[in-house]
Order: sequence, then C-alpha cells, then structure tokens
Amino acid sequence: MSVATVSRALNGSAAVTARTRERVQRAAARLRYVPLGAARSLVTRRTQAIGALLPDLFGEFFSELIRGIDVAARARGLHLLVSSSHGDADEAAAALRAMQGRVDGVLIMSPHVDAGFLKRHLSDSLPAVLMNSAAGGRRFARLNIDNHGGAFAMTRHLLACGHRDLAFITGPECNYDASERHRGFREAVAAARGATSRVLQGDFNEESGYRAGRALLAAKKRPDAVFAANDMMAIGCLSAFNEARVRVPGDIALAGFDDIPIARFMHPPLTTVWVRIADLGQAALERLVAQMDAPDAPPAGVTTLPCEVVVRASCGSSGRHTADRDRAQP
Amino acid sequence: MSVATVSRALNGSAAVTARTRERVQRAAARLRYVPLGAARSLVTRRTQAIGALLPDLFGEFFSELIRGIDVAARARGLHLLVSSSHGDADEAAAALRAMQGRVDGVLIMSPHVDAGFLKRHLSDSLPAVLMNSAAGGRRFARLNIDNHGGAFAMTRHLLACGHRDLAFITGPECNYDASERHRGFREAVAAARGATSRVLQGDFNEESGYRAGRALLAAKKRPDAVFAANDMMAIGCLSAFNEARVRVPGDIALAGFDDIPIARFMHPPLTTVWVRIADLGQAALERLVAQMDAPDAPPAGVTTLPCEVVVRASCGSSGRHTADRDRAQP
DNA sequence: GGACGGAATGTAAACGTTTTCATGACGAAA
DNA sequence: TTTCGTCATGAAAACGTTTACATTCCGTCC
Repeated sequence: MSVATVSRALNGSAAVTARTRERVQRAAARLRYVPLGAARSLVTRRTQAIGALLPDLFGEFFSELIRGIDVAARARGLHLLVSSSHGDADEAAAALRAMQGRVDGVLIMSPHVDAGFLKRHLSDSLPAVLMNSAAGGRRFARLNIDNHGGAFAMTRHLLACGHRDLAFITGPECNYDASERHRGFREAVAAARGATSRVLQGDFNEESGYRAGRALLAAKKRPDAVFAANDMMAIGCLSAFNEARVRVPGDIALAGFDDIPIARFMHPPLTTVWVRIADLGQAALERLVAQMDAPDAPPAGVTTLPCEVVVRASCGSSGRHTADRDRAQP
Repeated sequence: MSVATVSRALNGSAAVTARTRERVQRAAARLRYVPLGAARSLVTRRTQAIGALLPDLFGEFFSELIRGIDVAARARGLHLLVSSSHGDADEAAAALRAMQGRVDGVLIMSPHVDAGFLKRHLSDSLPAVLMNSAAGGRRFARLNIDNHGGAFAMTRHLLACGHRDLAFITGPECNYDASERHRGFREAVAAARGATSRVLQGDFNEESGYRAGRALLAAKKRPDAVFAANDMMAIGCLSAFNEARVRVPGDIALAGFDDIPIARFMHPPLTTVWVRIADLGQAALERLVAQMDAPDAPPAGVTTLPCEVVVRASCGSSGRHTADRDRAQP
C-alpha cells in the first residue's frame, strides 16, 4: 500500500475502496499516526491556522473574545494562534511578523496598529480583519463595537428617565472607543430639547472617575445624572458619591459602559452598556474565513456590532429592577 | 547567491560575511520576505509552537492563565496554539489530536483528562505538562495550585480571628480543586482546639452559596464564620445574609476562595484566597520547555504553587482594612 | 476473444527550507 | 611558485505530505 493511498484514505478522497479506507484508518489508529502539519501545509499552501494579535487585555473582555474566536475557528477546523499582551508597537510588530508564514489569516486588535503599521509589517497577500480599530483604509475588513450607538442609546435612556442636566466623563484622548462614546453622548444631548450637559476629562481608570465625581460634587449646580465612558470610572465616581453621602440614584443617577462583571454587584447595581464580546470574535473570524475563501473579493467594509443598554438601579429608571442580562448570567 | 547562503544569513550562522548578511537582510526586508514556517519545521522537526488545551474557562482566570503562558512563550520565541472551551471529553480529545503534529509540546488543563484519556489520545513522544490536574501518573509533569494549603491557611486565619464555630460550603463533588480545599479546611479545624465545624454541599455557583446561606440562617445555632470553597458561593451566601439583615462580619464572618475581581468590591470587601494564575501559566510553560529540551529527563514530579490569604473586611479581622493585593491592583 | 473504459492504486514530482558535503577563493607558509 | 589551510559560498539531499499522471486490474461491450 502506497503513501498516496494512505493520504487519500485519510483525507476522504472518493477514489478509494471502503475496505482500503477502513484498513488504513485502523492502522493509523493503532499506530497513533497523526499527519505532520508542516509537511501537509508545505504542499497545500494552507496552514489551517489563523492568528490573533491582541493587546494587553484584561479579564472578561479577553476571555470572551478568545472564546468567540475559538469556537468559530474550531467549527471550521482551524487552529488558533494567539499572541497577546504586547505593550508597545514594536512588540506587536514582531509578533505580527512571526505569525506570518504560519497562518492563513490574522485577526488584529491593537491600539498600536494604524495604516502605516500594517503596510510595513503585514504581507499584502495575507487576509486580515481589524477589530475595534479606528484606521483600516479600504484594504481591510473591520469590525467595530457600536460605541457611538451604545452611548447614544444610554444618553437617551437617561433623558427618558427624566434627567435633564447631564454630565459625561470621557475616556483618554486619542482613544477611538472613548471618542466615539463621547460623540454618541454629544449627539443625543444635542437632539434632546431642554437638556444641558457638561464634560469632564477621564482616562478610563477608577481614579479619574473618583476625581470627576468629586469635581461634580463641588460644582455650583450638581447634575441630575452622570454618564461615565466606562464602568471603572463609574465605579470611581460612585465611591466619591458614597463618601459624600450623596445617594445614587436618589440624588444623582449614574451609568457606565462595558458591563464588566462587577457592575451588577455594585450598590446600587450599575446601569451600563453591554457588548457581546464573544459575538465580536466570532463575527471577526467568520469575516476572515470569507476573505480567505475568496482572496480577491470586494474590498469588504466596516461592520458594527450593536450594544445593549442594561438597565439596573443606578440610573433611577422606573419599574424594572433586574436587567435581562442578569437573569441569563451563570 | 544561493538559498543556502540566505538561510545561513537569516539564521545567524557564523559562516557568513557581515557584508553578505547585510545584503541578504536588506533584500529580505525589501521583499517583506518571511520564511515559511511549514517548510522550516518539516526539516528541523520543530514547530516552535506549543499547544494549550483548556476547558471552558471564564473571566479573569482564563485571561491570566493565557497571559502567563503567552509572555513566557514569546520570551522563548515559541508560538502559542490555543484550544479552549470544549465542553466534553470527546471535544477535548479531538482538539488534542488535532494539535498533534503541529506543536512541540502541550499544556493541558481539563476536567475530562485522566490517565486513560492521555494514554489514548496523546502521542508518547510529545512532551506534556498537566495543570491543576488530579491524575497524571509518573509520565507527566504536573503543576497544581495549592488548594489545600490555601484553604488550610484561610481556616487558620478565621480561627485566629477568634471564630470557633465554622461552616464550610463545598464545591462540586468529584472536583479536584473542591475536594482539596475541603481537605485543607478539615485538617485546620481538626488541628485547632475547641473548634467545631459543619459542612454544606455547594457546586461553585452563586445560587448554591445563596442556598447554603439560607440554610445556615435557619439553623438552630448560627456559625461564627462561613468559608465558601469559592468566591461566587461566598457572594451568594452574602446575598442571603444581606437579605436577612444579618451583618457581615458583625454577626457572621465570611471568606471565599479565588479572589475574583468582584471580591474587593463587595460590601463588605471579601476576604479570600488569591492564586497567581499568571505564574501558574508561566511556570507550566517553563516546565514544558525544560522537558522539550531534555526529552529523556527524569520523570518530573508535581509542583505546587502557593496561595495567599487576602485579608479584607468580611472576615472580621482586626486591624488591617486593606489587603496588600488591592494596592497593587490597576 | 480482444479492445475499451473506468475504477483503484502506484509512482514520482513538488512544496521551501536546513544542512551536509563539496567547491572555490584567497592568504600564509614553505 | 607550490602547497596547504581557512573560510565563504554553492550544490544537492532530505524532511512528509499531496497530487497529477501512469499503471494495473477487472468487467463490459462489440
């Protein structure tokens, strides 16, 4: 029996008798034979693997993202090469280069990545999908979280709760997510009649939220509601309010963004915006696969994944006291 | 210039002129040439990649573990192939087989894995390290979290706080972590004079902690302190106490295990046991690399990673109100 | 009975790299 | 000048698989 026959039997080619196939399979099982991936990909020009280039991510966000990518990849028989936690652009570049020639495509999410970076470090022939990235140009497919829509919806919700004087705590400058969320807030306020707003600078850390909270308390007129651009700042802000015995939502309403796991355990539980991170990973992978299957397809634009407002107690919403999402939690 | 020279120049062989090397490197950079990993590993018999077979993990645990593995792997120029979130043994087996022939070694953490499983699905020649696994035999190196020591230390701490009548909420039966934690509790109580204890069955979920809390409140005599085998159950238990207006730690002290991020945000902040998960991943990888470098080394035993008791307010500890770990948090 | 057709299997080239060995160039020692 | 040694480079084999093409076998049709 020749190697060719074995190859055919194992790869499910039609040109092989049932008897032969069975014999081969039995022998392979007995010898615990596993085809050498390297040799296979050398000739097929396919590695059956995709790479994920990720920044220094923490906690649930990272887990969920990988989970989404992983299940989608395995459903297609693809392996997942992960390279995460690089702190600067050089590390990201090195990781990206190292992946090249080992994967059939890459999923990229990184604050260090812009058009120039990609042009320098990414082979033209390697399919790539950008996740949550500002830049991208027309060469790359992109999947973004609907930061703008989420912030817009949350602001509308706060307005609908009857709050008129709103404060917004921004994220770091030059951060894409942060600026999009700010834009969503701004536009929702602008579209509402009789609403006023003020903006405080933050940097996504708890500490900056705390400072913003103190500043608001010290203001001549306190706002009706505070919308922090992420949950950590909302938590910091809540600490400031608690310290000052300012009741939430009684005196001031509060909302965050991200729905980190802690959010629902705060006192009061935090109203926030939830993103299906796993869906982002899965959608990105599917997009990438589509691109791999049709290398010269149309220039694939940008897709935006919806957010969901999760109403809990901190916004002073009437009626509902348990967010839908909480019931589904494990 | 021949391919041989290019290969030598790029791989840093000494037998090549500085001038030639530079010429090659410039050309490679200009053409954005990246060696094809497949061809390379075909001849070197090395893939420069290691696989991580992980169960369906959530949140920070998963993130930290991967981070630990990833940074250690990149420091050695190794790629990381991740396969996570398989629900049953068959999926894990398929994932393990698929990895074979693409990696130089595997890191395995999975509840489905036992000696028989490994014998069936793992090639004899592939180095492997088991993380947090009960079984392993003498063929495999193992890295475990010191569940026993952590639970022992925590129980001692509760006793040192003056609590005499202790309750323990167990994890699921047949779970290795859970039974080790239980054993630590049991032995610490047995070693203490005048201490009494009771045990309630739990399953690591918040709900079961809540039920246990209710059961304890309904008991003829309430315990001085409750030690839950993980934080989620402690949180559930805390909810039960809060509902019943039972003060923590005033009326009953409470402790958990894992130090999930939420723990420090509870009211009161939860005393718990912290494990350096990233260290586990890193140590496991280093162990694996050692095994890969010396394939016929001694039969490598089991290493245990220490836990740390993180004292916060929930245990009624005297004096310290901020755990060391919290100051280091981002 | 022979030619033909189709299906199953075998043969060998190809994939891109590393590495062993051979070749060539050049300088130093004789 | 010759001879040797050293050092950079080139030539070619090898790695394990897939696949195009060749071969064999067997049954069918004329």
